[in-house]
Amino acid sequence: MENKGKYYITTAIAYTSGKPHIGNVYEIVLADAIARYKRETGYDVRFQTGTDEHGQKIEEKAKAAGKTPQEFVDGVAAVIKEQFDTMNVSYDKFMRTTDPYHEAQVQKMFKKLYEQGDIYKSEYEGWYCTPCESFYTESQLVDGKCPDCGRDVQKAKEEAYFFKMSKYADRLMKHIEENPHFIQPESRKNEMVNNFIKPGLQDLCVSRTSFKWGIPVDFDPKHVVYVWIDALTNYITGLGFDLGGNHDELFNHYWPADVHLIGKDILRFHTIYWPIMLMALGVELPKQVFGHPWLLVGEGKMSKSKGNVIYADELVKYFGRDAVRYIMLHEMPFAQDGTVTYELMIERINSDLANILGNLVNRTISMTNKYFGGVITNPQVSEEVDAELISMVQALPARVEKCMNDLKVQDAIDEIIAVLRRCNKYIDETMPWALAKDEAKKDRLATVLYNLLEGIRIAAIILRSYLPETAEKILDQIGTQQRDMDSALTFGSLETGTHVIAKPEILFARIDEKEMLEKIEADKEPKVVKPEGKPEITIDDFAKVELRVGTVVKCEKHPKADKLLVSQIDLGYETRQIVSGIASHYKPEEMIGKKVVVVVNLKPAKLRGVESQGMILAGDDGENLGLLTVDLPDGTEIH
RNA sequence: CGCGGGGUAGAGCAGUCUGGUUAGCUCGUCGGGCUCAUAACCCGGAGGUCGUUGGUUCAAAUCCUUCCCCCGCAACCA
Repeated sequence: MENKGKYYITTAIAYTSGKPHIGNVYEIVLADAIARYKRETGYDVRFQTGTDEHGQKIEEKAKAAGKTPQEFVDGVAAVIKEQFDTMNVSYDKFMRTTDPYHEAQVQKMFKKLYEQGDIYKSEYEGWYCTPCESFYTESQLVDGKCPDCGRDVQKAKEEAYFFKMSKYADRLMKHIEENPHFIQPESRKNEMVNNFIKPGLQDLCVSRTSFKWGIPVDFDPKHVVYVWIDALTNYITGLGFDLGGNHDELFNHYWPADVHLIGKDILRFHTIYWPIMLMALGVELPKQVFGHPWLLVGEGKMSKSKGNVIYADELVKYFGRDAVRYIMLHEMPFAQDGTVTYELMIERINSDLANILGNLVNRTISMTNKYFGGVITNPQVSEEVDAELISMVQALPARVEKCMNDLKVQDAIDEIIAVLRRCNKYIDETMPWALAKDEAKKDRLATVLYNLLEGIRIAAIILRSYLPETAEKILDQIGTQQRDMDSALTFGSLETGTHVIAKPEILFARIDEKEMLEKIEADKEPKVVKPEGKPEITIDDFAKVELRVGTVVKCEKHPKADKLLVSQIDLGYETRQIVSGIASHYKPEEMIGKKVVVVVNLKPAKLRGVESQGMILAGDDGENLGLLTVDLPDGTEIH
């Protein structure tokens, strides 16, 4: 393949708070398919992924785990990398934000932005609620009072650094208008422009003093750099960007990025904050930001509490690596979330991979063995029916190219499958088994098989970007050395005189849906997810909580919130009004008469304007919710 | 009137921006064919008031409008 120039693709960096689920890994596999395809078609590709390792949440999690933050992120980063490797992801660089070079550059960038006036020190001006120890903006206040507890708030200030976003808004808007493909898909672009840029950009808070686990602001060590400048810059520091201008070769060669592949949820940071940062630093902007949709499993979003989290390595165990890649790459619509279920996965694997692809390879090779002792020949006895097959195979590379240029990976794969279907149809049209019965048609039979093998060879080469292992297996089974993309452009490149494999290996075995679902279900049973846990407390801590039995005597919907119920609870010695977020699970009339457990000495608070004098205990896993009820007289204390 | 996405055959989707031949595709289903192959493959059929109302037009799934429903986000989850 001719050299088409460089191609730099990145994914978002994964947050090192825990093991990434299949939705997180999807992005990396998608990027991998694109990266592989670009390499195959002659680009000099650089593919970077990695981890985002700072922040308050990690500081807290490390503490809870009894580790230093660095130990903690080292562990999680390894787990993340393992997930990516399990999916056969061909990244060139795994970038970590705790990398010393990155940290040093971030400090320099922060300083430069400060010195040139784009970052200024100010106060996080807001309203402070002393009992809650929290800051609120004007708009967060409820009736001018603390939205948490309803008390008066004082105007207060917390020191922080801010980035002047508004200064660059016009330039950004111009860039977006002049580069219609900068934000993809289109629908997201409108969202960004209408929701954030047009109403006016607010200055961005870029430092924190409330936690320590981050890159220190070197000229003001009380502060650490908050996520934006730290995380986003990985795309350039990973290439050896140097603020002093002494860049690594990599940066000079590969920047600007051809595409940042990210989840739709962080599009705002990549299409507004990141370009503005680059403008301020005088660095060229990336060519495109693509916000991909989410991969969902069953109903709703994946979450640990719902117990519907699926991990890539588990799926690979059940279905095999390439089958899982296939699902990820093929079941996702371009601009809409894709929903995946086990049933759907099994259906796809059976239909596309086992029946159409695997069986085609198997039957073709079997016939070559059966009729010609495995030797590929082509006496070129063509008939009219061949033309359609051949032209379709010949058109495949260009059709796939078109899809891939738009990052429509699913459509690209569909093109390949369509060719494989056509091959199956060709077998029916030509009926090789009938030809085999007539010695005079032996040469015709050989040409038929040649056309089939050639169609399979070309399809396999193109398939290699998506299913690398399977593609190689197919080419091995055919016994061809003609494996590069160039050879896929010419129908007839398959060598004659060579042997196909004597006994074709099954590429994808059909899956018995019932059996597999039972197996998955059985594996689930013993797996009770260990809760993350909270720090140890003493008996004295626990004794501070006063729990008592009470009866719900009255209950109605909160007038201003659809998830809240307002209950009157009789504790025997007094009646309390309590607001609870249980409206989606209990109707007001169901509540009446229930004997519940109440936290009596909880500080009263206002919820959407209604006073709540305590809390009703309930179990909640994010999906199911159940009240704790107990059959004891009202007012009984619980220990 | 918080922001946004969606409602097209039993299921999952494409088509909508740039109105125009019998509204496509995959799975499932029913019938047929074939036996090289992994009970696979190939052909055919059934199944749709394109959420609802009104409008623009020679022509609307597609453009404008009314209303309904679903899903994210935001707010509220003592």
